[in-house]
Amino acid sequence: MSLYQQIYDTVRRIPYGRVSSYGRVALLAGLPGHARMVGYALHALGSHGDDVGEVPWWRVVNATGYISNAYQPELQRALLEAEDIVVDHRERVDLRRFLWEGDESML
DNA sequence: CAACTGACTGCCG
DNA sequence: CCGGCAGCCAGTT
Repeated sequence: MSLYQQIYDTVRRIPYGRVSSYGRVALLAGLPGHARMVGYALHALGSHGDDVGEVPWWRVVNATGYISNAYQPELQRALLEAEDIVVDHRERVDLRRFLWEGDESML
C-alpha cells in the first residue's frame, strides 16, 4: 500500500462534523512529522483521479485551525459549513470545538 | 543530477 | 497575535 493510500485511509476516518490537522493525520497514518506530505497527498487527489469523492479532504485544516488550501478555500469553507462546522471570517475553525483527536489505539 | 516548490509545524523574538 | 526560519520530502523543471 502506498503512502498516499495510507493517508487517504486516515482522512476517511475523520467523522462527519469534525476536523483534523495535517500533522495529526500524518501521526495517525504512522508518518510522524510529515504534515507537508499529507498536504501533498491531498493536492494529488485531483490529478490522479477517481478517489476524490470518497476522501473528505475538506475536514483537514492546519495546526492553528486555519484553512491552508491554496486552491479552493471557498469550496472547503462551504463544505465545512454544510456539516455545521463554524468557520470564522478569517477562514479559521475553532479547534477546541471541532478537532477530532483520533483513536489513541490506532498509533 | 541540482534546484525549486509547496494543501505544514514548532520555535523564537 | 504575527512574521521569520529551519526542518521536512515527493514531484517538477
